Amino acid sequence: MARAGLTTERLVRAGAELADEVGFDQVTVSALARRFDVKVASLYSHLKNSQDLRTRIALLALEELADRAADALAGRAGRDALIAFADVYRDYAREHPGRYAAARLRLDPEAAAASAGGRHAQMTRAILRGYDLTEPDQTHAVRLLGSVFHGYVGLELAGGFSHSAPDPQETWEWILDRLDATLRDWPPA
Amino acid sequence: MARAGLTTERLVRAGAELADEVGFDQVTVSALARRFDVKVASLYSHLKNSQDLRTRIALLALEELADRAADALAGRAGRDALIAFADVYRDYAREHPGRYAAARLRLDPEAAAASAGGRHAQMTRAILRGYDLTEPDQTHAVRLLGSVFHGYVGLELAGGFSHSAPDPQETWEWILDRLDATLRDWPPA
DNA sequence: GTTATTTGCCTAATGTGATTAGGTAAGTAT
DNA sequence: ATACTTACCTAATCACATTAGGCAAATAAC
Repeated sequence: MARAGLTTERLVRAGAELADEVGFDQVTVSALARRFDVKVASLYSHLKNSQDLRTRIALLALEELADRAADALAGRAGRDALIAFADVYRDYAREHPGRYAAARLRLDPEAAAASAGGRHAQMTRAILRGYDLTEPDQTHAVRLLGSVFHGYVGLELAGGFSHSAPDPQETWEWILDRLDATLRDWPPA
Repeated sequence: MARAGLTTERLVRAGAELADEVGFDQVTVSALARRFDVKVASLYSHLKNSQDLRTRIALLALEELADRAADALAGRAGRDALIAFADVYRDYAREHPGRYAAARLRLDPEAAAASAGGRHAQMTRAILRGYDLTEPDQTHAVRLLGSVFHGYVGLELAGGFSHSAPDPQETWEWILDRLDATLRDWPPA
């Protein structure tokens, strides 16, 4: 019988697509095998186990997200950079909900170290260079940005803002405007 | 053989404890049966299915959270109310991580309608009465509070702030201070 | 207080997903 | 053409979810 041409790369990529289609928690070794029309056991030559698959999808998502963010930040500073960066997260989550959920997976220390997590942190600090914050305020601000972005995106994705006015897009802009003002207006009046 | 005295109530309560001990996604009908030393099938007289169990735990958590929040808000207004309310969420999540995760479960419309979700929304609006916001700003602010609380708590719970200075408690206070200032300073200078 | 009825928990069976051991044939090297 | 490697397979085991149908314990009827 003809070979399917499985590789870890292709499996992870297909897993990411599957996640976007049916949800990250529905990503299963069996479903992936079905998609490639091979038997489940065949995947274990390319993946250590189910957890390995999920981790790899998370790493892929974090890379993609970091790449997009780096693109968005190029040539921007201050408020523009803040908004562009924030939009990258929100847009990515809406285009790729499964991958985004994967990116929120709690990684074990080794995986976390090998992930694009560091790039995300670096970029967040780069944005804050456009504001006059010194330590420890800068770290507080990094955490604030992370909280607002992940919090808002999580709620919007979970449907928390559906069926209610005003439009979530308006709220998003309002929040980013207030965030920018908070960081710019330093030290507080 | 003696009966175990199972009821839906007791099962859900034990399920919530189990969630806090091993994580909400490890809450399984089988694990629950083990805890009561009965056979798995026995639980199906009291629970529709696994999803039903999870939903009931989520509803319990939302109720507990709303009760705590209502207590905290009694006799407080403005900045005090904001901080007390925020602390309820954060403390609950740290004391009961499994229940908190359950509370973040996406509920189907019927369950959502029967949940304490409405009370949470009402209380958030009540806090904002201490600030001079009119629509649509008030709704934007409701969403901002939700985003920051859930975002921060989620990151802290996921270990995002471990191993790094400054102390998360400091950041939390810093964020709430900035949040209060943003809402108080209206319309923005 | 015995009989009848409800009902709580059980056994048994089926289906799905995860995982491992060991086989066979397709591709590659000699 | 032969030997070797390796990609995918069969088969088996284990855990969780779920349903059908049985028996005994609690409760109600008389």
